[in-house]
Amino acid sequence: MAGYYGDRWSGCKGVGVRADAVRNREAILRATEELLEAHGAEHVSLDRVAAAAGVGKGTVFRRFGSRTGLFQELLAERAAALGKAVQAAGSPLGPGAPPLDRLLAFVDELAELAERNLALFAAHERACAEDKYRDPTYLRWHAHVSALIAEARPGMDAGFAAHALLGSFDADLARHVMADGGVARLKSSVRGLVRALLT
Amino acid sequence: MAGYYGDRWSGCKGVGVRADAVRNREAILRATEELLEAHGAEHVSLDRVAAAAGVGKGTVFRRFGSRTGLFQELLAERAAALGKAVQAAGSPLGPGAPPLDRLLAFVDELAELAERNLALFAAHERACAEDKYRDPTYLRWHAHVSALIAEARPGMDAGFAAHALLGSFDADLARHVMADGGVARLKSSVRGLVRALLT
DNA sequence: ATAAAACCGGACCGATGGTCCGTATGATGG
DNA sequence: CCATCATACGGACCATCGGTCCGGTTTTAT
Repeated sequence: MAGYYGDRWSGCKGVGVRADAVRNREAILRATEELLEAHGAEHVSLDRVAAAAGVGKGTVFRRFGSRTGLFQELLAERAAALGKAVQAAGSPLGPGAPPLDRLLAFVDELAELAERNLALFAAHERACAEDKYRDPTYLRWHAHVSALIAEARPGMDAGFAAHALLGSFDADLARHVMADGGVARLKSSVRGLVRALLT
Repeated sequence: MAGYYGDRWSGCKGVGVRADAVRNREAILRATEELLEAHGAEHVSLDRVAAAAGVGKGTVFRRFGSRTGLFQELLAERAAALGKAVQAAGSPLGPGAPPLDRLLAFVDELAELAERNLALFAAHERACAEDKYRDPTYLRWHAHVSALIAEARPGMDAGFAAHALLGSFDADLARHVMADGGVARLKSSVRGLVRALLT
């Protein structure tokens, strides 16, 4: 996520930025991950996060603004690699490949991201319940998917279809589907959707 | 929603059921509607509902079990008519018509239901955030959509596609779409999806 | 009329997200 | 190395919320 928010926080120090601030920021992020993994999305309160990070609650809010902000940044961090892959030419993901292939590759990656970060996805969803369409990561994904759909099927309401397609990665739906068939099932189901949409 | 839950509450008195209980139940339901309409989903706490209904908080919980239960019943009530229409022959909605037509008609109805009950949809979603796949009304819709998809496209993961399609009526998405184009836009976008899926 | 069952209301509870401010700390210039 | 001051820290504090509980009341049945 480095740089997505344009602030001075990106894991690296800058001029006038205190070392403890950087350290704490990282500690909070890591503690959140661990709690998420260990106890599931519903049991990660900011009090717990602060305690686990060895930090006061105030610090969590100063760094991330709100529960929402925390999970948004965590997701951005986890999604950074995918973001770059999408812009790099050479793979089916990147520019140059035909839209259908790009979209198929993209949803495959998303499925794997969802599998590896189910708890985070769930927490992020709850946290962004209000204006979920303002989350930077979601917006990037939506812009990308939307553009591919528009390219492949000019007639269709691409923006809408993109939202619907991304809805496939709703944490609860993903869990529900993966519970019976794992990522493979999720991937193949979503690919089915994509094919039906773009063919 | 009369009868969906098999309990003695259906708006009508029964043997041994106190008149005040029936009255209060109705008062709570109506108060919830009004608050929803007036202040939006986020500002309807159960304290407010109780106050607006002229009833103690305990009564709300005794009647509906939880916040979730309250909104589930309210939605069930609002969706009852559609449920019956789907089972009655003679319209494009009911049995007899070809699956594509039935599905198109169904999503049209859903779109209108969503328009008329946006706040309720939103509240219901938040309230059912955990196990949203256990809500009776959603389950009925899913079973119906799923069956139609399976009938029209045997190869596809119908259950999954049905979830994805019903995702179109997510309150936030619906509001977002209707903000620019009204129900008409929502309807036509969803119809586009349906056609792409089943054709 | 009376007793029992059903129901009522609202005080009460624990948890949560978020705020505030006196205090500690780390960066910086001399 | 030290003084200074912006910056960050922490945790007490707050309002709100969903949910529980129980003493008191109302309704029904006998």
